[in-house]
This record gives sequence, C-alpha cells and structure tokens, in this order.
Amino acid sequence: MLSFTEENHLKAIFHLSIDEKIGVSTNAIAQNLKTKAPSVTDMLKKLCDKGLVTYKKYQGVALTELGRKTALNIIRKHRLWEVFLVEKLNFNWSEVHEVAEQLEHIKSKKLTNELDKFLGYPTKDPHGDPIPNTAGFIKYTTKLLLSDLKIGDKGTFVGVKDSSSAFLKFLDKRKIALGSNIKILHIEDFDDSLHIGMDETNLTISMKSANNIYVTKI
Amino acid sequence: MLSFTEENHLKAIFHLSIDEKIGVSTNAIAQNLKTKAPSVTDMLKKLCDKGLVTYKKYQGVALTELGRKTALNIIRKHRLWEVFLVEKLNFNWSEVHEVAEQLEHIKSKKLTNELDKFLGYPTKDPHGDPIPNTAGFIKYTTKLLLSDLKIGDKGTFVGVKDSSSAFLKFLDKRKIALGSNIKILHIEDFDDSLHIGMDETNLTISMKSANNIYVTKI
DNA sequence: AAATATTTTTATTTCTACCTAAAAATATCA
DNA sequence: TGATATTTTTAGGTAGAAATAAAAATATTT
Repeated sequence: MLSFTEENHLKAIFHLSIDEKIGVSTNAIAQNLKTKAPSVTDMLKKLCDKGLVTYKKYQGVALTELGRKTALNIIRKHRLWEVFLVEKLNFNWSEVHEVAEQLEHIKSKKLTNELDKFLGYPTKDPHGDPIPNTAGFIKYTTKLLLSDLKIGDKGTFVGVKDSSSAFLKFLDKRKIALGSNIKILHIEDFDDSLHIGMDETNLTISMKSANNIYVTKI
Repeated sequence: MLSFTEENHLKAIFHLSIDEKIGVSTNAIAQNLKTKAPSVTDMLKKLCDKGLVTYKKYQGVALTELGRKTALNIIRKHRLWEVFLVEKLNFNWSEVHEVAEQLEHIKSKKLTNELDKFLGYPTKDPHGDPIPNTAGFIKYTTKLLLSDLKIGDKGTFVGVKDSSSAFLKFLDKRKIALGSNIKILHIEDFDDSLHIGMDETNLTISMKSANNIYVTKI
C-alpha cells in the first residue's frame, strides 16, 4: 500500500518523463511537488527499493513498468474524478484539479471501475487529456500547439498544456472551450500575437497563450 | 486543517458520546480506532489545544460545540458518499463503509454540497442512519429495537445498530432490507429466538440479531 | 479502609515526511 | 583544462502519529 507522498512522486516522475528522454532530475521533481531536493532523494531510494523506479545516484530516475502502471492508475483516477466533478457536480474545469488531487488517492478498484462505467467510459478529461484504461493503456492523439499553425490554417481546440486555474479562466472569459474551431487570421510581426477567428467572434491572443493551446488541424 | 487521524478521533468521540452521558474514556476511543491508549491521550491533548474537545486528565473527553460540528460534517460526508456508492455505483450496503471511510476526509465544501444536491438531498444513508445537514443538524427518528417488540407487534425495518459487513450480508441472505415489514409471531422460551413474519416468508432469527435491528412500530 | 485491579498517563522509541547545512559529484564556461 | 557554478547527496534534526513499558491515578473488591 503506497502513501499519498509515494503516489505523488510517481505521478510527478511520470509527468516529467514525457519530454525528458533521459532520467528525471531530483530538482525537477522537488519543484513539481513543491518540496526540496533532499526529500526527493530519500523518496527515490524508497521507491527504488519497492521496485517502482530505477534510480542511480546522480543519474536521475525513470519509472519501472510497475511504477508506470501505478502512476497511470493514479492519473486514471484523477481524470475520471475530474469528469465526474464537471459533468455531474457542476464544477468548472478550472476548479476540479485541487479536489481531484485528493480523490485520486482513494483506494478501491471497484470504485474506480464503477465510476468509469457510471460516466459512460469517457476517454478525455475536462481539459482534453486522455484517460488511461484499467490496464494502464493511454491513447494519445496527435495534436499540435496553436502556435504551430500558419496563417489561414484552421484547428479544433482539443486541450491545454498549462491547465492552471488562471489560464482556464482566461479561456472561459474569451469563450474558448474544448471543441471550439479556430482559424488563424493574422500573426502580428511586432509581438507574435495571433488574430484568430472563432465560430462567432474574432479576437487577439498572445503567443504565450497560443503556446498553451492544443489543436488538431482541420 | 485537520489530519485524517484528528478527524477520526472526533468521529469516534461523537459516536461514543451517544450512549455515555459522562466523558468518553480513552480506552473506548482506542478500541474504536484500533489504536492504543497512549496514542489517544496524545491526541486528546492536541484536540483540546485546538478547542475541539474538553479534556481533563483521567476524566474522559467530550466534544465542544466546534468539535461536534466538525464531527457531524465528517459524518455527513461519510453518509452522503455511502448513498452515492449504493445508488449510483452499484455498491452493496455491506461494501460501502470502507470506501466511505476514505472519502469522508476529502476537503471541499462545494463537493459535499453538490454531491448532496446531485443525490436529491437524501435524509438517510443505506443503513438507515440520518444524514446531518450543512449546519450540522441531525434529525433523529424515534426507533426501537426489534427485540423490544412483543408478540403480535408489527414494525418496519428502518436501520441497523451494528452495520458490520457480516451482519449486513446476513440480512441480505434472509432478504431483510430497509423498509421490510416484520411481525413478531412467536418468541422461543428456550433461547429467546424470534419467529417473525415478513411480506412473503416466515423465518427465525436470534435475539442477538434482533438486538441489532431498528424498527418503527406500525 | 486497605489491597488489588484497572485505567490512564508519562517516558521513551520508531517510522515517515519533511527540513537546513555541508559535502560530494557533475556540469559549465572562460 | 582548470576554475567556477550547479545539482545532488549525505548528515543531522524536527514534527506528527503511532507503539511499548513503566509510573501514576482511579476503581473495585474483600
């Protein structure tokens, strides 16, 4: 039985492994979990002993197959709960994270699987992130950043990279929601800001924002 | 922000105060929480410092008004989750307790209140126990034990005293469910066992079982 | 009421999850 | 490459939640 802290470390390592091809660094984990490097080192030794990560001093960590499965199960729970909160309990997508961080640690296979069934086996969470299945299989869809599109391109908004509450509220205010169709009308030379056309209105967003928006080309 | 352990102690003290008119004993709490007396003593000091209980060495504890409100909020969450598990996720009433013990510690007012709304503001949990409202008000209904009925009396099964999984499964096997109407047909002199009539069938149950079944007289 | 039994508390220890400060290893750069 | 900077680890310490063993207080019994 893993502690909350152990589970959180596995999750952090999983998320940080996405980009990094090499081992995940101690500092990166510490930053992610808002803790300090020595605490992480201690935990890595423990997780290594438990066979959840491969860890060698000064070389960073990687998840073992078991560790990966475990991390994916936590992420599965997190995302299913997010769907529940938004679809059944009237939560906004910007408020679900904090509560899901607690709910993801509830231990009951039956709970998770029945919740999945109750929600109709959703494949995406409210931020567009894929929900792993029971076996820990995760179906990634190819998506690109809005900032990768050229003038004239059209895309459908399918997810966010940074799902901070502030950014999600920013999108709400501009009525940019999952499924919105976006066309690149113009890119400002001066500051790279994007003029985009949406179903009803046109608006301007910064390059920084465009870098946090995932789209699929249409 | 209270820890799980602190919350569990408050809950234990609440439950143990129901019968006991005097302060709740350290040993009773230890037994209830499957921990040891010295651990409880430590916790009582802490809870006293936080203004949640009144505690004097060797005199037992009682909840303060704040402690009572806090305990009732945890119980409210526990029972709402039990309803959710049974009504939405196909759990049997004998399997909900363990999971609800985890879910009751999730901290989010919005979650609790939205769950309450989602469930249609239930007033009873799957075992017939009343669900406190947001203000910590709990509506007790007068009920008596099946063992208090006399021959010829009729009652409706409205709750269990001992809600252990084993006892609940025992009731399932005999098709005794909340709402069942029971008539006392005969009481055996020899061992006090009860012959009871239910909607369809007649059966015999022990006095010990009858002592765990709450009914309202009809 | 004294002797005995029980309960509760104190003292001390363990384990987990953190921390700071210092040492060791690795990385960077001029 | 050597000096410097950064990262990571070790060492040692704090705080919370538990435990055991022993002491102190309360209850019970004869």
